[in-house]
Amino acid sequence: MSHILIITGQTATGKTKLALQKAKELDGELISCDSRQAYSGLDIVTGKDITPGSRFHPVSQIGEYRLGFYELQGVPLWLYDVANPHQEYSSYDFQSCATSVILDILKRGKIPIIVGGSFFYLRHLLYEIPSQHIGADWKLRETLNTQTVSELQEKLQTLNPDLYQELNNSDRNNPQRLIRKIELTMHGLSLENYTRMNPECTLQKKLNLPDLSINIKTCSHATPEEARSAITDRVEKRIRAGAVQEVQDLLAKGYTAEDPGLKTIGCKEITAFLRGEWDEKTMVQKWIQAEVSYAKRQLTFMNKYFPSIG
RNA sequence: GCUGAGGUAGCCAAGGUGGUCACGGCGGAGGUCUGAAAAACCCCAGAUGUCAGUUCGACUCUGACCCUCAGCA
Repeated sequence: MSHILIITGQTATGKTKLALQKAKELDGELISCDSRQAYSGLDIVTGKDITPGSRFHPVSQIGEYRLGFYELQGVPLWLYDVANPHQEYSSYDFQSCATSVILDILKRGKIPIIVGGSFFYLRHLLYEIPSQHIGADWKLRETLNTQTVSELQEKLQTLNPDLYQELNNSDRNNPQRLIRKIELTMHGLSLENYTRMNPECTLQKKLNLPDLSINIKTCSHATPEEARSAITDRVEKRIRAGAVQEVQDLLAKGYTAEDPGLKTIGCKEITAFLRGEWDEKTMVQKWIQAEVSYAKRQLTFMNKYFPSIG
């Protein structure tokens, strides 16, 4: 019988610290479930827990993604630097990388400890068995992105009235979600394959390990004020650590705000600052605010899908 | 002290011959989520500086007072 531990929760609650402690206790290895720390070159802005001297140990490759680990106080930490900022790294990509790493860790007789607050990614790993793989069609998305919401609504309604019918008010007004639905339909989605999400955890099935026991621990801030204060400290620390320089270097290397990796809280604000749109104080305030809002959205997600004991 | 401008929600802020007034944005609360998710959306709450006067009716008009800003002293 094998075990897996998941440590998730709001940003700035000390998840990694806890995970590291558990890894030492249980002889485990860490797997980052973080949609942003998966990008190389964003070390300071995303607050990766690596010391300047430590280096990446590449191990294998899944498609475009490179799997490897950093060592953190002797504990391997996987799924950092999986992609470069030009690349897409979707929840699907995460779960395929993660399953591969989990199996590898288990094979070596260690405990996988998944740590991170990207709930959408975590949910994809734990609950979904997509029976029909329909990836992103960026060419299509590009054309659809020029259309208005009502145009997109009309389009989906024509192409797939049943699916449109299923959508709630929030999704019907959400261009990205409408585009995804159109994309699915145009690539031959069959509705039976797109039923409601499986409420049961399906990771065991995915890994083909019926005995796998999964423990989930969630971390959250006691109050919104506490969240804001922890986030403020953290952002200020990252600024002092050279976050602005880091983003400037990325831009100098030819990366742009349009690159998937730079669509990251902190990057956006710093980019606006570097372009002269905001002064430094405004940039810091906006960064903190964006991070606070994110933490709130995390809590909503968490309460719904991971209400387990903190 | 004088002159001018102004006081509308936690902040920024629009408006109208007096008619249930009260546009927005930010922030706050809650929510949505099947390959962009640190994304993109939905939704709720909340306001006319104070006191009088005119009027059937004042956020709007009048007066006084309080406060803020600019200029002059």
